Amino acid sequence: MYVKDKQQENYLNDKNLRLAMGILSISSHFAHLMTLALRRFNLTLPQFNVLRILAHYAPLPLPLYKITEEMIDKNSNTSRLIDKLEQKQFVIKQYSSNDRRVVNIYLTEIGKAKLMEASEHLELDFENKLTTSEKKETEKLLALLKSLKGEKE
Amino acid sequence: MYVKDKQQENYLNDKNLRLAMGILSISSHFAHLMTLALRRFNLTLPQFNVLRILAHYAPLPLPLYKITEEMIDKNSNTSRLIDKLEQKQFVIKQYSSNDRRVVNIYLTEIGKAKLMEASEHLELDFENKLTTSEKKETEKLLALLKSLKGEKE
DNA sequence: TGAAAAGTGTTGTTTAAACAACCTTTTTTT
DNA sequence: AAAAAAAGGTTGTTTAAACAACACTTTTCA
Repeated sequence: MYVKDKQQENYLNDKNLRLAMGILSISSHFAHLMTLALRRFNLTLPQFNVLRILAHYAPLPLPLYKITEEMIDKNSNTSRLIDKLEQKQFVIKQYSSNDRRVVNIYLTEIGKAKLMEASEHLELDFENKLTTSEKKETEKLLALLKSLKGEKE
Repeated sequence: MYVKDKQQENYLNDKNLRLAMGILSISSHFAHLMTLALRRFNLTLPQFNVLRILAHYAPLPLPLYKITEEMIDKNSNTSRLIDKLEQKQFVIKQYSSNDRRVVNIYLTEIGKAKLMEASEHLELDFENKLTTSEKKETEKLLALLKSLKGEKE
């Protein structure tokens, strides 16, 4: 009975929950900073994410479903997001002839230039906004994140 | 010139950017897990977050603007979110007589019960889905997150 | 081979996030 | 004390996220 009461009192002190909420909180903080910084480049955060993914494989294209797999938010609608990027001439859609279900997405030179421009600006932004000690923690944190997600590399 | 080229090649290897994207990625992962788990309790993640905030001060109420300050996503519309919670009878709105601009939000017993129920379920969920080694990293990660955000406590 | 299953994208719809504009009340300033 | 500024909430609007349903293509397998 005493134990039960203790559990009830502890429902707010749960370590895992606090971890999750803490991650969500700092993530929201970063996302907001980045969203503001990307605005001047006419890019949203998911769009920036997709350009990074494409640049990682360029000059090879990437089928749309592969982009979805690598995206931060897998539930968002990749089709419409890609259409937006195509309107801005940052990518080109090309339907595959081998497998007619597949659409290959190419990063254009315009898109690559925009990505580089935005990346450099974001880098400077982080340099200015993160303290030295915070930057020291960066590497450790990134390793932790990967182990948490069970990623390879 | 060589240096310049090197910088250009490195725009994808930026440590800070990779950190930020990594945080965003795992955060999205957690948010998705939590959203699914909370669904059976008829709660969204922001709503759950608000109930936690209120519980932290209960039985005292919290003015709406204080809730906004503590919320993960400060840009979301706290008014409408609170209205949803009131519809579900998880909170009560009471306009202050001291300062007639202020609305005080009380957590109801129903709301507290729902929060405890959901919290316990989420805790079990994390216990099941996180490996032992992942849980070990939990504490370190949370400490890092706090230092990154410059939080006290 | 032909039916069923799985893979890949697109489209439609509902809901909420993001942002701005606004209203009311309180505080500050002069 | 009146005007201006700030604080606190609400409401409106645009956009995107979330989810489901669908259409088409390829693969599987009986």
